[in-house]
Amino acid sequence: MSITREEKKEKTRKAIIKAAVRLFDQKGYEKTSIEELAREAGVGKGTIYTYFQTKDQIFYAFCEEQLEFVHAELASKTDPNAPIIEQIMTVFMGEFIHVTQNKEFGRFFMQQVLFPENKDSTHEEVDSKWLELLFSLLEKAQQRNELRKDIDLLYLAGHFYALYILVVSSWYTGRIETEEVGPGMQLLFEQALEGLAPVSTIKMQ
Amino acid sequence: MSITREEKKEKTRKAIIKAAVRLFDQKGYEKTSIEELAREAGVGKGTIYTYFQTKDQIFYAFCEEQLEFVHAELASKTDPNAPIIEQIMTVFMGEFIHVTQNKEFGRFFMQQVLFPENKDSTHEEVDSKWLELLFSLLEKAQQRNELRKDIDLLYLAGHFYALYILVVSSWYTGRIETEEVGPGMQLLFEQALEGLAPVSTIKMQ
DNA sequence: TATAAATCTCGACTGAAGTCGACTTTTATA
DNA sequence: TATAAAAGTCGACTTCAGTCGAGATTTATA
Repeated sequence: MSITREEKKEKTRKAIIKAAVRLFDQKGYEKTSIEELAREAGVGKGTIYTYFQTKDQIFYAFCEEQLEFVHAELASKTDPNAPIIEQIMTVFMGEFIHVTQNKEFGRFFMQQVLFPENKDSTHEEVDSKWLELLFSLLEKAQQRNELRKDIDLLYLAGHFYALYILVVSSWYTGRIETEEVGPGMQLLFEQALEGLAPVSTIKMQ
Repeated sequence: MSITREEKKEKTRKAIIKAAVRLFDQKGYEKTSIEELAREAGVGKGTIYTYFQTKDQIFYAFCEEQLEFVHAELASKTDPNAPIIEQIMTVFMGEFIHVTQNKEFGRFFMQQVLFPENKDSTHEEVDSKWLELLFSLLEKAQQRNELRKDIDLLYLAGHFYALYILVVSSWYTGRIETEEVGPGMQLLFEQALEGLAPVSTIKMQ
């Protein structure tokens, strides 16, 4: 039964995350101490550190689990025949709503995804699934001639992702209110599609 | 002499920042303890906390000072008659080089500017000066008909800023190398100007 | 100049993150 | 099943960020 050990580890890991979710939700991330978390999870303090390198990583692990679920859900929700801007709005607004569900965690998540502290980034797997979804939407839109074919998929995704980051950041810094997020994002996406240069210089009047 | 006290406070503040720069540079941010920093600055540990709320804020204060200087320099460097893309490249590449001078600090700076932890953001002043510079460049480009006039300046700035953030993040996550930063940014800016939608759907063939 | 009020300085103290090595449990081997 | 090695568990311990209130210094008022 070489599986027993593995199973047990996975169970302990889950127990820690579960306890973390409960406590973080109840009293906030800062106010929850590792000792308390260990007690709640039914393990010793040291054990926590064989599963997670830092306190941060515990919530980060939870975020990832959640997002993996969210991404899967979003993939099924988007209508592959709708205009690309509509599909992208669905995906990014879904992402936004889940990431900012808990403001504190969302902030930490964005900070870590964009400017990670540790090299051995554990989150690449989640990222790549996310990109796959985005790529498939964009690729189909390219085929439908809704998007330029001479721009690399990675770059196309980059443009939309960049604007998404900007909007989330604007929300976190208080430059925009919650109800402005949707309209603001939509407008930015539309402008990105049309281009920032005036019609007269490239297009016919 | 009601100025004596003020002057002294300013001197102490500078001394702390100076000591911080020396120590952070020498042994890194994490490895430098506040007690050590206090010793180096010639003040008590508690005194540090009358000048800065947290350890983070100390380096953040330093970053701001540096950037204020950099922005002033960049403003004089950009040629107001050059194509807008050239001017914007100068500004953002200048910013990038300075922000990433010290990788650790740049990461922290970006994290805090985009997703700040404390509400009473002290950095709004620096931000606004930075935006002023960008705005004036973009406005002149609008007048020269290099940029659409129907897009709000704030949005125009947003598009370029968003792409800048994306590039910096890509560098921090290791998705692009240092030498790819310039060309990548340039390409993204060009694409943003032209638009992501194909010529045929909006523009004349 | 004398005194009170306001402000600033300090380091001992508190609380919590993360370490460490002794101890326990599981697995591999005979 | 007996034994050694490997893997996992634990909480006392160390270290450090941040607090606090007692004492020092400066300013305001008479």
